[in-house]
Amino acid sequence: MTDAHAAAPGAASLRPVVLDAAHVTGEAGPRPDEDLLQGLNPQQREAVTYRGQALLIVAGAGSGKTSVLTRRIASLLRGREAWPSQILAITFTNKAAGEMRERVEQLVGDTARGMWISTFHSACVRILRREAEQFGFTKSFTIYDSGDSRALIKRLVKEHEADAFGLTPAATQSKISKLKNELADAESYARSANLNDPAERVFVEVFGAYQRELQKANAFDFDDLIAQTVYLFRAFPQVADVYRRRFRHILVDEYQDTNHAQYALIHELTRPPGSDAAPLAGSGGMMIFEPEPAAEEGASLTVVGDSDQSIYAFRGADIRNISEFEKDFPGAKVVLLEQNYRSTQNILSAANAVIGHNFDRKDKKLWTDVGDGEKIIGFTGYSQHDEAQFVADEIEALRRAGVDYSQMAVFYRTNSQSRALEEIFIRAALPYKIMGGTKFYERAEIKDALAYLVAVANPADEMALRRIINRPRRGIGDVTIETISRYAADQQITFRDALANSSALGVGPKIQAAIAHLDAVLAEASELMLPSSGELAPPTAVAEGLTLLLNKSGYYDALRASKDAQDEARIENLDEMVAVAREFARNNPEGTILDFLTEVALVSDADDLEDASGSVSLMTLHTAKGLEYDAVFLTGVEEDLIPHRISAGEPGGPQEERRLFYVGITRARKRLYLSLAMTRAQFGEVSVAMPSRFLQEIPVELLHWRQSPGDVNSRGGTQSRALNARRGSGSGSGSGFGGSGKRYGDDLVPLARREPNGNLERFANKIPAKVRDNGDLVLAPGDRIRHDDFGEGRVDAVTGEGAKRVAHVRFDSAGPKKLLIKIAPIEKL
DNA sequence: ACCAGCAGTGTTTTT
DNA sequence: CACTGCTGGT
Repeated sequence: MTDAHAAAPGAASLRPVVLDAAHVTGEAGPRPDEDLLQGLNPQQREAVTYRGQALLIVAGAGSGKTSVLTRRIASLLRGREAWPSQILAITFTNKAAGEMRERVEQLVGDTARGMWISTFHSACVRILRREAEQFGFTKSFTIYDSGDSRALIKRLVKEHEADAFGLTPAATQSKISKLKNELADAESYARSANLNDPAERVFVEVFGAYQRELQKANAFDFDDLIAQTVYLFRAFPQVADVYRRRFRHILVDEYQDTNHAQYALIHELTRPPGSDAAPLAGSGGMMIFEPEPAAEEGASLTVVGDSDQSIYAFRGADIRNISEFEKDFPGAKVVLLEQNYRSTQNILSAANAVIGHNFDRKDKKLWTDVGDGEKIIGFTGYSQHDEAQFVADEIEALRRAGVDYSQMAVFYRTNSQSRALEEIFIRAALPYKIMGGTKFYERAEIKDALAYLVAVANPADEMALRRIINRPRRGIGDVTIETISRYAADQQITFRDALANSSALGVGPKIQAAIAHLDAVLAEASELMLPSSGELAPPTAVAEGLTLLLNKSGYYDALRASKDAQDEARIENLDEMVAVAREFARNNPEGTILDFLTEVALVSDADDLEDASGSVSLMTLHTAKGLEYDAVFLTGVEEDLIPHRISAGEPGGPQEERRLFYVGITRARKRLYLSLAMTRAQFGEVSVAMPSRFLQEIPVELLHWRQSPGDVNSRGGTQSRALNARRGSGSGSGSGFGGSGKRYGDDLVPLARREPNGNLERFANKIPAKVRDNGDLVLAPGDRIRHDDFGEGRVDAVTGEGAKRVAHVRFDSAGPKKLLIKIAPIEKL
């Protein structure tokens, strides 16, 4: 993500490009595009070869859009229609960007170097770093993630006593975010707001204060990265022109999930250069070497998207961006990709049926010629753990049938659902990897470490300093912080500079020494990472600087001295952090501390640095977008979960939830499992769950219930309410499940037979909270054991080492299982 | 300044 | 349940 290779934008197009073999052969042989079109259907070919100002590729799920996009880029490069530096491709995640770059490189070789392929946010950071000085920031600005901005907003809400008007920090934050996505700022909002309402007045105040604080801290929040870039372009047309001249081909993936600010950014970039009102004649002093005459066109724009997969309305995505593309860009060409190369027809038919329930959409039907494939499997567990056990068993069965773990994924609506799955997977010794969730970078010790780095990289960032000033404990409390803050205000210096004057603060000698020491450590680290001599810091500077900060600040010592067992894990996490910095240095030899912090701030859930090879992937439905697996388990298919309770009341909510469900279904190549539980522990309480309305939208003949909601009901006793309650459109007598439960499941024997007298009490969320430890229990093949849930069984084999020893057990009634010996609830008989 | 313990509270998805 | 914020004691 560093900028090391890119030349200054104005000069970029003058840069020579090294020709590689592909260029040369392409020149002499048949049309350079020939091999790029290999294996493409006519629509895909059109999407690759069309040339014009605007192209919309409506790409259904699995229709090969990534392939089309990469080949389109490759064909532009090979045909010499564009230099790499003239291409800007926007993807949804950094990972997608990396993959796209790789695939283009496979097609054209190193020529791909100078292209910008990145997310909106990364691209904007690059632009802002170059241009920050134009409008009151410096290039060393830092990026506030949602946690940072929440902390800041919290402080401001308190200061302005805004909670008295019903403005919680969370509500304020989301309102500000929404406004920024609409390109509104405090002033413009104030103009349209009803200022007679005191709540509105105080909100405007907080909004304004928040923005001033960000500016003071030389920081942007996530939304600012986009919005401020748009402001920059509008306020400084000459700056915008630099980028308009540079980027001649702009491609945007996942266009259905762009918000207004991103839309505006694309609009600004695709306008013809020099088209803004009166350029500053002469004195403007722009150093554009302008070889070309004025009759320049705007960049050509290609967008790819599928309105059925729009799932980010909650963060401002505006479906109209794609549905009205043809109006926005008159003369735009539209290409439809409907043939699916991913899934079986059964899966696609289910997907089509579900999404067909959304009104107000252009009808579009995915189809394939690979055949029907397996039926979709349904399963209803008694509890979420029972459901998880089914998933685990089924994964093992697939594994035995030759499906690699890495080709299986488990999806859920909310992050909290991963818990139950994890608990069961650990016991079953199933290798899994959670994508996203509670992220590494959100752990307190990691945020502290980053705050130390920010304090060095961007001394204006007072938040970072406040965070670390008493970590580890130095005896600096609120009172002292206030003293420093007041001193800084009086002297008109920054908080950071105030630290350097510790003797003038008028605090006790102990505290003064502590402040002086912190100041010295920060200064030393700064000299290492940002040498005042102006020379480049060595690549290892970030890792070394971080180590230095953690050591000399006493952070490591404090953790080591602690008796808390968790602090040991924290040390390991910090070591991991240092390793990440080393890895970064290896990949970006010229990367600075700011590049590092930028990368860390912009990593997303789906990016996940390590690959998930050899393990099953667990993730939310949102994270699953754009991915595909041979086998997909969609869990928690219940009312109030999907569609989520909160969304039910929101306008457009249920429709978006349906799209989310649709996205989940269409990730599956060969096998799809839909599962739910009859009871779910919400928070503390166990409550009865009802099957999702979406299940009824799947034609009966596509879905085979291994255990239908009706089966579970008939055994669980007293729960009839759960099934008979039908809501609104539930005329569905012909749909997936009814009272009898007999209609399903008779023809096929369930894989894992559970204990005969199972009932709700028996299975309801019965995972004990305490972590069990069997210590050095030794098992050998032939041993008989008893398991709390599965009853008695015989050990077939033992694999693994130490704490990871796994027993392969054949239970008398529950069938074969793998168990992690150390923690399984078992005893030897 | 710091800590332990208690009460209250929210409870979706994320660059 | 899990996390935050507050209180009262040291």
